[in-house]
Formats: sequence, C-alpha cells, structure tokens
Amino acid sequence: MVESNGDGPARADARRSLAALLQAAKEVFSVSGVDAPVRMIAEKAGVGVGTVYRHFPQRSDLIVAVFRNEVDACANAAPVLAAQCPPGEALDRWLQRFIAFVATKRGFAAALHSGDPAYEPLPNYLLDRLAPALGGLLSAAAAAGKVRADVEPVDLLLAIARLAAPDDTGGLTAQSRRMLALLFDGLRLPPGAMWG
Amino acid sequence: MVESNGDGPARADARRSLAALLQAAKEVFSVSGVDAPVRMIAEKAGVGVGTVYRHFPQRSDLIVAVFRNEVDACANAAPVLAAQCPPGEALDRWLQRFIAFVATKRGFAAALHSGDPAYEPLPNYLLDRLAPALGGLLSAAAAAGKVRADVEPVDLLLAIARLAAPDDTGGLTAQSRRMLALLFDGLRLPPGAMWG
DNA sequence: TTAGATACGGAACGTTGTTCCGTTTTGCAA
DNA sequence: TTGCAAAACGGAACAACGTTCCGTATCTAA
Repeated sequence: MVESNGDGPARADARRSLAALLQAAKEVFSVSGVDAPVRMIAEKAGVGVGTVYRHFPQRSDLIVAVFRNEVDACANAAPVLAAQCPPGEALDRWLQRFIAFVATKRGFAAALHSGDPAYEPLPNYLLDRLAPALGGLLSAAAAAGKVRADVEPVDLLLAIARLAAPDDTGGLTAQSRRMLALLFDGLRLPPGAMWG
Repeated sequence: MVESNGDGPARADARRSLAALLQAAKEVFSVSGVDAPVRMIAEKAGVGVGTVYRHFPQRSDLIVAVFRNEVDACANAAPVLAAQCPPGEALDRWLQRFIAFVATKRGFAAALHSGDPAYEPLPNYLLDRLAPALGGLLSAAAAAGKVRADVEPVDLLLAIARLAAPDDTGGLTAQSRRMLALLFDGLRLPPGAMWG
C-alpha cells in the first residue's frame, strides 16, 4: 500500500521489499527500458509479483515512483555540490548531471506522451523540484560573477531538456552537444548583448 | 502479403479484405486510439485475425499503412481545392484540413516517439508528400497577392504540427488556436517586416 | 469444370498486466 | 518467552493482448 507519511511502511519486511523494488526497477528500467515486464523487476528484487502490486497498485505507479526518486536525487545533489565546489564549478557539474539524467530517460519521455493520466503530473514535479535546486546554484554563480544574473531556472531546465537528445549508444548526439555548448556560452554573456 | 506494385493483391477477395481492413482500422484508431486490439479491427472489418496478419505481418504495419493513407488523402485534397476555389481560399481550407489531421493524430504522435524503428520513416513521408502539395497552394496564393512568397512549405508544415495541440475533446486548445492565428497573420505580412 | 495456387478463419501459443488467496512473517501483549 | 491477530508475502491463476499455424474455402486460369 502507498503510505501518506514519508517513513514508508510500518513493518520491516515491507520496508525492505519497497527499497529492493525501487532499486531493482531503477536498474531494470535503465537496461531494458520502462516497458520491461513487472516479473523481471520482481525477480531482480527477490520478490513475488504480488508484492510488487501491494506496493504499486499499477505498473505506472512503479514508473512514477522511480522517476520521482531520480528527480529527487538530482535535486539533492545541488546543495552537496554547492558545499563541495566553488560556485561556477558547482553549477557546471550539476548541469552535466541534469543532462545525463535527461539523456538516459528516453523511455520515460515516451511514457510521458503516452496519454496515460498517471504521468501527467510528472513534468511539473520535475520543474517544481529542480527549479529551486538550480536556482540556488545559479544565484551563487551569478554572485561570483561566473554567469549572468537574469536567467530563469525553469527556462534553462526546459531548454536543456529539449536540446539533450540521446543517440543510440546512450551518449549525446554531436548536434546536441554543440547546441548545449552554445546555450552555456550564452549563460556567461552579459544580458542582451545581441538583441538588446 | 505486401505488394510492390500499386494495384494491391491479385485476387478479388484479397483486395476486398485489404480495403475493409484499412477502412476499419482508420475508424477504430480514430475512436479507440492506435492501441486498439487487432481483434477489434478484424471484427469491424468482418475478417479473421489471420487475414489481418496476412496483409500486415506486424501490427505496426497496419498503423503505418493507415497513417500513409491519411497523409495521401491530405495531399490529394490540395489539387482538388485548387481547382474548386480561388487561391487564397484554397490555401486556407487546406491548412484547416491539415490542422484537423494533426490534431486528431494524438495516438500516432505517441507511436512515432515510441522508439519502434517501423515508425521512423513516417515523419519524412509526411513532409515529402505534403510539402509539394502545400507548395503549389502557396505559390498560387502568392501569385494572387494573398500571402508572401518567401515561406518554405516544410517550415509551415512543421510549425503547424508543433503548434496544433489537441485538447481532450478532440478540438484545438485555445492557446493553439491563438498561436496558429498569429502564425497565419505572419503569412500575410510582407517579408521581414519585423526583423529585417 | 477442374486443379492448383492463394487467401481465409479462428483455435492455439507465448507473453504480458493484474487479481486472488493460502501461507508466512512481523510486532505487540500476555 | 510465547501466542495471536494483523500485515505482508509468493506465485498460481485469469484475462487480454500480439502473433503463429494449419485445415478449409475461395478464386483464377486453363
């Protein structure tokens, strides 16, 4: 069953199953895509299919949970990087991490546009969670004079999401790399240098 | 079996089955989406599933055939409209038809991005088939002074395809309508009035 | 009309998402 | 520690799907 509090299930075995399922699903999805059979995930988690459906009443619930988990991990990386690196480098490394996240989520992207209402809130979840994370890094980098100060985090996230097209091997297209490089050069320009 | 010549199967019953299947699939897809079961299409066509797979070895082949059929119908409408209406009106009515086509193809759009290589040539097929059709209408309208002469058919097709987002009821979003209206106003402006 | 090729129908197979229920595990109280 | 009710588990079973197979029906050419 899905719990409303953040502590997960009350019983220890249920907590173990849930953690094993999320981990197994993440690995299976990254290898076989989001269309991988539920049984495969159950087997990898060392769990019966009944247990999968106890925790995630529908297959899409599992997909949503894994997606949100990975978004959260990406968001949580921001303060860690901010504490470890100087502002400019923290921003760079976080952007690389976000690009990698977007590039490996091809299967998810197809699911998002499948019309299933279960996936409808996911894009907003991503923006709500990552925009503040990126916003902090941007402010710090701007204060250090590394980037301009007039860039909206949401705009940058969406632009990257649209430009980061993965190739067949899981890496980025050469074209994607060039477009992203262009975008990031723009980040360092003074505002309105071209059109203002 | 898929024939290479344009006449379809040699035997009369096979031709009947093929026509009934394409018609039934078109109707079923428009009502239930492209994920509709093959059996449902076979039943609507008054045909067994074996016959479906004789004509379309894979389910995706049926989807591709219906898609191409509808693209062809859209392309063929251009010369008909050009013969029936004055140039400006012919262009308007064809654009409306193309918008309707795009708006009702939500399910197809998801299939296109599913990663299945069977759908990979479809976008180019659409452009190759519709760009000349639209090109003729555009030239005629430009010659009549109804629209500017420097618009590439492909650009216009792609722009419409990206802007025409259907709502839940099958109609166009109000936002889509506004954006398309803007685009079409731009069609009537002299070239480069704003940025030149 | 007949014979051979072609096409047909639908039962059957393998794979999937999901449900069901007998069994096991867990936490708490006696 | 032990007993017990609630919670969770496992996997067989179900339904729906894409696809295959083959005995039967239909067509065309002679």
